[in-house]
Amino acid sequence: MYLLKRVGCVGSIVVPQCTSLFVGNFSACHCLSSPKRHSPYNSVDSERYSSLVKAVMSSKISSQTPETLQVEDEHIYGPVVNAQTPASEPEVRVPKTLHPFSHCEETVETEETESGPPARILLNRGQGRSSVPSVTRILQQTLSPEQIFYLERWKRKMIAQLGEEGFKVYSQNLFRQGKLFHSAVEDILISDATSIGEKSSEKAVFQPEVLGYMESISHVLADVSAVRATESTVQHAELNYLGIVDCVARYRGVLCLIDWKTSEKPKPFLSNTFDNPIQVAAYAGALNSDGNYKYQVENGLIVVAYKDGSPAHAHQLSSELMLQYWKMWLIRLENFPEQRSSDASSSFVQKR
DNA sequence: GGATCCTTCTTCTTCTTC
Repeated sequence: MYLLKRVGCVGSIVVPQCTSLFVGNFSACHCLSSPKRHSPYNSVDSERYSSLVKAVMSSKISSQTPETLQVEDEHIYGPVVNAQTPASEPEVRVPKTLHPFSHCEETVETEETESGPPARILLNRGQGRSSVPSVTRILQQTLSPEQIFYLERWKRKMIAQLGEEGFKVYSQNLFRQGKLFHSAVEDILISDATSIGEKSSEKAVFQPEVLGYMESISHVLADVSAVRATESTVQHAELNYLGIVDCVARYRGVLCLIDWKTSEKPKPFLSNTFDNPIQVAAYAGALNSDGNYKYQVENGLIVVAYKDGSPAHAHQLSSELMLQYWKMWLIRLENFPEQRSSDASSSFVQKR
């Protein structure tokens, strides 16, 4: 079953190309088909699917720009060597300033910081932080046009199904479940860091709405130890942003910045988690430069929990992956509109 | 007490044939 799904994924790469060819050469395709054989396309309600055709024509075909082809070519064949025309080189998306992800010289390990209760630094907006944007805000305001398109399309579809008010209730419910889940996880993590796995199986302490989610992550919690922080504020000392990390703990012995997520749809691959890895890298980078934390965290973990109790997907982010997502975060940070006008950005977004 | 903030989620394709 799993393999079949994977084959389906491979097919998805081929199908859009076939579709675009088909759309562009409808009559030719039709003529080539056997006249005795009834084509299923004859019965297609072309008016109904006009928006789909439009979407295919506008997004799928136009996405094959020279820039994306170049990226693909570089991925397959390696970077271009001996380029003769630097003036016409396509713009490559790299951060203008490569700020370090971790500060090795400040690393202090480890026994001392692992003892004692987890840190929980509360967000205090009153102390000169009101102008500091958050990770969530920056990510939301720097979504790609494609992301905005799919999100808006999804929202339109949901409103068509549920109505404006129904959609509002549905969204509020999603947020509420996410919040309840987070606080339940936090309760376990701070109640007794030495028996997290056992605590997670004590179903009576959970609200009914989060029972499934907690069952879903029980196998992950069994591998979590040495909790150092929960729901704690981090602020980057130089890059002018802040956020609240879900958890810093050891997962299978490796110190990780952990992000707990709830999801209605299965997310078996890291690529299903959209901007979550960038969010984790952003938090880790902030923590590593934040003087309140006397250690460095270079690995990440995204745990996607399911309401029906099916096993959560735990996506580990190695330090190498974290570095890649950190670079993507730096680009998002550069593109954040408010960043340009802030004082801190003047040194950050500088020309080389 | 009210206002504001951070976070909580949401996207990525869907159907036919043997």
